[in-house]
Amino acid sequence: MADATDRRSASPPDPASLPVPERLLSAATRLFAQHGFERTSVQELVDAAGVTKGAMYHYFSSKEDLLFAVYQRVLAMQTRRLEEFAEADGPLAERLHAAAADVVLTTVDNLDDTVIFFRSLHMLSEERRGAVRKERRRYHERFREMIRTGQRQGVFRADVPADLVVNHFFGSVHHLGMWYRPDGALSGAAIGGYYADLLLASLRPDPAPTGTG
Amino acid sequence: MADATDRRSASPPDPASLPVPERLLSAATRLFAQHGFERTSVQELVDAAGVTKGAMYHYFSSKEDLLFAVYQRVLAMQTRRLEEFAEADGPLAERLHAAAADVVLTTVDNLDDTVIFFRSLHMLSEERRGAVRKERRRYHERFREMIRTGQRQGVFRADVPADLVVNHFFGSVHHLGMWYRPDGALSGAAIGGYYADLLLASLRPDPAPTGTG
DNA sequence: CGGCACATACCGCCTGGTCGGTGGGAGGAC
DNA sequence: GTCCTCCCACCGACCAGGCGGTATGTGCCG
Repeated sequence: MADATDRRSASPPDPASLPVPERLLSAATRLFAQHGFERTSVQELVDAAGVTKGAMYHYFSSKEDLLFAVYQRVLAMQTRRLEEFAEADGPLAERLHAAAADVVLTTVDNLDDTVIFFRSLHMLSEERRGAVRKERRRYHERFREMIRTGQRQGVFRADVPADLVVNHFFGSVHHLGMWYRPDGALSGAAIGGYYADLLLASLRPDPAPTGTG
Repeated sequence: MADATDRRSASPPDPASLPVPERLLSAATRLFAQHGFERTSVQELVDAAGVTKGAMYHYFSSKEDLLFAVYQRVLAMQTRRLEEFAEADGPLAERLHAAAADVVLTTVDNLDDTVIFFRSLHMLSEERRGAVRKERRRYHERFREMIRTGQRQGVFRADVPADLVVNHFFGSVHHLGMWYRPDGALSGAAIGGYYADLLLASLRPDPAPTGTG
């Protein structure tokens, strides 16, 4: 379950051995995250991937199509990861903790993807944006169900909407792209641990409600 | 302190009574948030503001200059708000709670600004981006100091870095632009209350440390 | 009558996308 | 085995459009 991070050093010109679509995907991910979707010209992109425009338009119908492909890859990975944790054994609180920590870890291991995900959604067509949102929602709901279950069981406080907690948590995760640096003081795993702790702490049943209810 | 929300219905063609620079600022805020900076052409922008290109380039040196002006306005507002709360009287925990809730409220009342802030940072020149980051950091630090103080006083748990807590919190606030809708089930004030509760709950001294340390 | 606050026509550049071409490998005919 | 054929993956010069930005003109106010 910890072996999905090995495709990481394959960023530069790309070994030429990889198939063209993957090289494009990888170059696009890097450049879109670095300069933004609109600031990355198709020419730059294909140069970075070591292919030509012709090659790109052979596999992707447009620049936006390429962006969408990036989204699909991220979405697929996220979903797969969460499923694994949600369906594992053990006490709910531990599963949630593990899943939360893993989301953080996966996020910092694929920071480029995350940066693009939230920054460039509006560059997708209405239709595709809808598709992304839908998939993303399913993801949220999977997470939310874990929290709801805990609330019903009484192991989590129930005076705060599960939906809100999920949005709260993923907000902080999403924000990682704004401040996390691989060479910083905290490792991805450390941050994951803290974030999961924070989540669980904020869900601990409260003897003295401060809230607005 | 709750009266800064009145500039809200002045969005459409703009009463023509307002001075040109403000009309441009307001149109830019709306359009940049709606379609993104790159997708908004200067022509669209000036049309929406009810002025001409000539007028715009009379007050702003470039499209990016206009974006920067948007940032400056947001920054100024955020800073001013926080100062008020940080320097108020009362117990630390209460001040932090109030400040946190207010950040949320201010954010949802000015959602467009927030959306632009995090989505379009990379469209600014290196220099201006630096300026924005610097100001933003000062803002974070002001918040962090409240938490640190609480940690030293023992009213907040100290086994989690204050910096990380701040980033965690502001991440969730920033994310509001992704899901909050004015016509949704939760009001800005309600969300603010919850978020502040969540923050305080996650800072409550912990009898049984789960953490990674 | 000077100059500030705009108006408008215009420009060159750069971008995403296209389209006729091509080389080389698989495969059928003999 | 060899040749011819075909087609698929890819090439790259080219294009039209739209963009940000400019430059010159003009009316109005002090």
